[in-house]
Amino acid sequence: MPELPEVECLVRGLRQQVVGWHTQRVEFRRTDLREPLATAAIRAALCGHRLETIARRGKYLLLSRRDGQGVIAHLGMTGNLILSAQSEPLSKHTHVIFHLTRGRQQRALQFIDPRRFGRLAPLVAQTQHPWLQALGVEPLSHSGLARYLWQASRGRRVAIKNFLMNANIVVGIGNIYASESLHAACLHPCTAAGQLAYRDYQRLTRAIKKILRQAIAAGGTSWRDYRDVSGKPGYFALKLAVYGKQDQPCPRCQTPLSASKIGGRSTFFCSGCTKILPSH
DNA sequence: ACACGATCCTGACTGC
DNA sequence: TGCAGTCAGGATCGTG
Repeated sequence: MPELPEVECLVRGLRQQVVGWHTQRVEFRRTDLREPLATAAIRAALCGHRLETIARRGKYLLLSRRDGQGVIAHLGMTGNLILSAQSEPLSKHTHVIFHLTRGRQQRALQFIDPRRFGRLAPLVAQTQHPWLQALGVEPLSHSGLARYLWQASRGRRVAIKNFLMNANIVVGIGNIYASESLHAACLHPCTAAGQLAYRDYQRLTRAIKKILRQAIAAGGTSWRDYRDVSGKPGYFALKLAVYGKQDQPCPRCQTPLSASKIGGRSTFFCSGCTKILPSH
C-alpha cells in the first residue's frame, strides 16, 4: 500500500493522536515478519516512556521518545498502523500491539501486515540506523531535485521508471506515483534515465512534487487496502490519471492507455502522448 | 558500478 | 461452490 504520501498521512495522524502518550506494554502476536522481531529490544525502547516524536524518512516511520530512542517501521506492501480503542477486536493480521496510556485513557496502536513484508526494529539513534544509511533524497524537501536527478542519471541505461523507484536515489516514489509522475511530465516510462535532458528532469520534478503534494492533501491513495490511522480509506484513487486504467482514454490525448511490465512491475502509460527517446 | 530476476507472504480476484 | 492460476502499492539479495 504505502508510498510516500500514505506514510506521510499516517505520520500526521499519529502526531495528533499519540504524541504525549506513554507506552505501557508491547504485545507480540507474531514475530516472523521479514526479519524476526527483536521483541526484547523493542519493548525496552518504548515501555514506560512517553512518545515524543513521530517522523518519516522515505517510507520509514520513526516513533521515538525524547532521547531519540524508539522504533523504526516499514509497512512493506500491505502494512499499516491503526489506532483503536483498547477493547476493539483485533485483525487477523495484527502482529504487534502497542498499548498506550494517557492518564486513565487507553489506546491500542496495531501494526497490521497480511503479507508480512513489513519491518519493525528498535531505533537507537536516528542518524545511525542501517535501514536509513543508503537512502536517497526526499523529493518534497530537496530544492535542487531536478539537477540532482539529472546528474545522478548520467550514463544510466536503466528505465526512468525504475530509476525513480530506486530508494537509494530518491525516496518515496513507488509504483503508482512513478507511473503518474511520468505521465504528467509527458515521459515514457521505458526511456533510459541517462537519455533524458535536464529540461526533462525539470518537468518531471515539478510533476513529482505536485502529485505527491496532491496525494498527501487528499489523504493518500486508496488502492485496495490503504487506510489512515483511524481506519478510514484515502481518496486519491479518484484522481489517478493512468494507474490501473489500461484501455481507458488518456485524459490528455484520448489514446487508450497501455499497460506493461517494466522491471517486473505493472506500468501504465500513454503511447499517444509519450515517446521513448531514440538512443544513440 | 550497474542491471536484472528471484524472492519473502497472504489475500483478492478471474476463469473454468 | 470449488479450485487453480495470476496478480498486488517494496526492498533485498545474488548473479552476470
